[in-house]
Amino acid sequence: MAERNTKRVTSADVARMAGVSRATVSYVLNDTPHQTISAGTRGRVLDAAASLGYAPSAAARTLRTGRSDVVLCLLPDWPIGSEVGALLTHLSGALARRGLTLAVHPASREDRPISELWKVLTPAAVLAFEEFSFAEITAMRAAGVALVVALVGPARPEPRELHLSQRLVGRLQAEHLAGLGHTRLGYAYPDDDRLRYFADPRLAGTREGCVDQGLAQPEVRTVPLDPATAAEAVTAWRAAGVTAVCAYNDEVAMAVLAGVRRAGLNAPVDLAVIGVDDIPVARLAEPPLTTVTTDQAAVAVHLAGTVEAAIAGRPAPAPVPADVVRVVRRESA
Amino acid sequence: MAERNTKRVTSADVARMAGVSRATVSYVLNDTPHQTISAGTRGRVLDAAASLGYAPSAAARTLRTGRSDVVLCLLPDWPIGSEVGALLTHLSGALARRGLTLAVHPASREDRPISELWKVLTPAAVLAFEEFSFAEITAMRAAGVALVVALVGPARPEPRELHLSQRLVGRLQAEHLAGLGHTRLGYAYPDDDRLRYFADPRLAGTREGCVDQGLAQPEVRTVPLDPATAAEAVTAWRAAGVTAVCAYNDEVAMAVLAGVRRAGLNAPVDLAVIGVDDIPVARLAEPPLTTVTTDQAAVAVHLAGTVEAAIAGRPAPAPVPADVVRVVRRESA
DNA sequence: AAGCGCAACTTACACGTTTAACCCGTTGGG
DNA sequence: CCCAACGGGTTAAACGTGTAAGTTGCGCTT
Repeated sequence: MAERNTKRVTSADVARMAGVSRATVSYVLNDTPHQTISAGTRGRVLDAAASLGYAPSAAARTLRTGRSDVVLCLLPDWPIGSEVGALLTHLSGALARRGLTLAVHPASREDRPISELWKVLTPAAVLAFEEFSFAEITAMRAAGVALVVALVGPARPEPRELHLSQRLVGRLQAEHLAGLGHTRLGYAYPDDDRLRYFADPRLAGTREGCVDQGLAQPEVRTVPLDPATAAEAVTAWRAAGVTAVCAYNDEVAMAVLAGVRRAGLNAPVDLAVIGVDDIPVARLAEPPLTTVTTDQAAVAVHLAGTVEAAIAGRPAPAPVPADVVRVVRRESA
Repeated sequence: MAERNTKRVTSADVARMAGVSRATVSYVLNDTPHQTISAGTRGRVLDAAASLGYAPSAAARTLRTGRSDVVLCLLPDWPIGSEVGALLTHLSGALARRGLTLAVHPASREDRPISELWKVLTPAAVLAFEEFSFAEITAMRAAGVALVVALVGPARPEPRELHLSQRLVGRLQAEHLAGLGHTRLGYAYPDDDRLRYFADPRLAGTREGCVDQGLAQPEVRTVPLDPATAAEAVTAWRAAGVTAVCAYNDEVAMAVLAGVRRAGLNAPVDLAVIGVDDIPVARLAEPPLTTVTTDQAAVAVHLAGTVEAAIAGRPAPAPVPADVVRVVRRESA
């Protein structure tokens, strides 16, 4: 099945065809600075490369330069939804415009430790969501990986773009509900422990928002994606005088809405609900879900800029603007 | 910021420390067949490697062997949801158990053509959803890529695992509705052209199911994710005598449910609905959504086996069993 | 007219592996 | 007693690229 007879076409083939040395081919194709090549030679090399369908071997190039143009993104094993998908798609495009290639690796429990992975790819940078151990970080540094970033997680001196926007999200939820006149808020926390890294900064943002608006701290309840259990939470909230809840994301928000219906009540009159993400089905909820959406394209562009700067050894660009998050107002709040 | 002074530790360092040659190190670490190494030497090499934290350079290995252990998965630019996410996570694990590494690349329009990408990674195999051009396939073959598979797309002689399961999905929807006594079915087709590659096989499966059950062909309507437009579709279906619809996926199904409510009707009494995917919010729908779910873990394992076989030059394993898909019965049908 | 600088190349080495080919005891069989 | 076989290694040649360090020939200055 797999034809193994055909040999790879190398820069030596191109050189032979163009009647020049291999070095010249390399200089032309990479247009190396401070190297002068006559127009005629350059043309012949380009033509030869094109007609042979020459593709430089990344392995050889990486071996030689010690650095590849691959940016490795390590995904944790929690469920990845359409927002992460959109972020990755935009990130891929933004990196591509900078000459970098995104490779995503979805981790899983049966996987080898990630240490195995960056060894294999020799990436220029590694993006992760969870924190690395100190040993891993030094090992990567030693192997020549330029940048190692954990995007969310416990607060640290370094600017963490996604972490920042998570706080903004939570804060915006609180502000929106306060603006509608609600004074006693609830917070619907996800049932999945693996989501803690995302959920905690969002909750922290909501708490900040409450303080700013002069409201009491939110009543936090864990809400699984199950109508019956959600109904219990709804009843408890109402007993505590809560009139509106911020949900961790749209899925949890829809669980709360299902709980409201199950309890024989109506949103938003009995309980207002606001989610996060604006997933496609948010507008199809009963009632249509008010939510906070993030401009993933903008975040991706900024992230790509940060990565590029780090690789080039330049300082990080200005922090991501606050207007990447905004409220999509529908009927649930 | 990035420390560049530390040199990478190579197999020569390990050899020096263990007092053997580089070749011996290689033989020990790969435990090459037909090479006999004494227990003492092996131990010393292993110890040295561990204490130095030796990590073989993938670039050098790939360059030498001409083949890497990376399996590249090219994602199209349509929205990737949690099902694709789950499939990739499982696939990553299944490949890891076979010593292969999954790298996912989310494509985007501003991206370089994919041809640029496999050059960069020198993967052992390439998985894609959409079809490749003939030129691209031959180019990859020439560069030493073992396997090139398009997972869905127009029917072809070769077995396409995902394609197959998409047909099964559509068929199962029709069978379930027929089993409930419905005789006139509708099909809710997605509004996004990019989903055609998935939607067409599903619809084909539903058509087959209708034939098998002795029903008329389904009434196909495109349903965007918008309650008002969905309500029009619902009205039209009812006028045509349709009592149940198969939806392309759970999102479209929830649009239909929203349309039913918007039209002042009730599911499932006025119109039964069945979706595909069992996304997390399916059980939170009003009413909770009956849907067809796929055992992504099983599909992933089978896919990994196919890839492994192709790389080793062995024939593909037995086709994926039919029980990877099953109906999750809730209240909407 | 000698020398200098520069455009336009070429030569040659290094990157870190894998692996075929070779080498040197020791041992067992005929 | 000699040769083959084998265990336990070593040597050296690739793999395809980037790039520092030459090497020409030619036009210009002084």
